[in-house]
Amino acid sequence: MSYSAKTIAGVLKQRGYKLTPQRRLIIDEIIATPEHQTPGAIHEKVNAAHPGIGLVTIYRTLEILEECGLICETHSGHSCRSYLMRNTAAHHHHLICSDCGKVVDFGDCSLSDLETKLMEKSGFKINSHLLEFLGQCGDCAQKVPD
Amino acid sequence: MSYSAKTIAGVLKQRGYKLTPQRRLIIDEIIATPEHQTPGAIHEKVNAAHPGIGLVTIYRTLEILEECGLICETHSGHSCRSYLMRNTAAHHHHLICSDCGKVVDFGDCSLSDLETKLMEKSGFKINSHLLEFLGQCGDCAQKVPD
DNA sequence: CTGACTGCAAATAGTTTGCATGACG
DNA sequence: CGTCATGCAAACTATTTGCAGTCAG
Repeated sequence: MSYSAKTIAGVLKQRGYKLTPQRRLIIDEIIATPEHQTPGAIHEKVNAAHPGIGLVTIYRTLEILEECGLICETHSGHSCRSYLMRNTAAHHHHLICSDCGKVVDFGDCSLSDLETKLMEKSGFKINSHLLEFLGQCGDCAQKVPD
Repeated sequence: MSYSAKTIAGVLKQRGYKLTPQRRLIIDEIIATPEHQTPGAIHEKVNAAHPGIGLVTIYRTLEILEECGLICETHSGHSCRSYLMRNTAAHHHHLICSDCGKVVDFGDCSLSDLETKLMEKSGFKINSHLLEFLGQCGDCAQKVPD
């Protein structure tokens, strides 16, 4: 499992952020959903259960959670900016299902060699990288397309 | 160098697209600039030299060029969606300078092993991947920060 | 209590679409 | 000449900001 609601609450407190009911709901939603979601999607789902929560609050909460390193962004396709719960604080990358949106983290990216090679070749000083695999997860691959 | 204006003109003709002066200007601008640029940036620069060209035209032309595989997108940072001239038609990835925006392509991504391993572990059927390195290019790395 | 948080509305930014005019081939 | 392209304006979507009331600590 990823972070528990308690852990997250703790992190927020530590940083001087208040734990409001809205934030709790948003966090619960993110925890409950293994797929990455856009701010809009989170807003819809949270509001379905508890109407009256503003989209703005979602944006602001996501910003805070990201700042705390509790969630991270994905960049697949044109509609960038979707968020998901972070399973590990360590450096990692994503495997994203193009059908259902499921996301699997993996840390085992053997790019150091490549990075070194590239630095030598290009003269770049590489700081970080973004690596995402796109495909179908096991479940979706089994489903026969219509 | 990347594609010449002539090559591009040829590709467009082949596909039944007309070669208008506006498109020529946009193509020239993209060829002249090794960095990736947002549609807005291209619009500004093209208009500085030849006022009267609509942003809309930029968007439409970029769409066509991307469809023809002549340019491709990058996804660095929050402001996604910037385009740059494609140096090679082959599968490749980017090395992006976070200071000046220079982009270097590289095709040599030794990810097949990793991909295979991941497929086995996760059950995913991987179709494609997105890999971008961020760092400073040689020039920017040498500049002493203020 | 007090400062941080919330929700609303309005502002902004980025992108797309409809339409009449104009130009490439 | 007919079709596709252009530019304008307007429509849209996504995101941010200002503000007054509310609430967690």
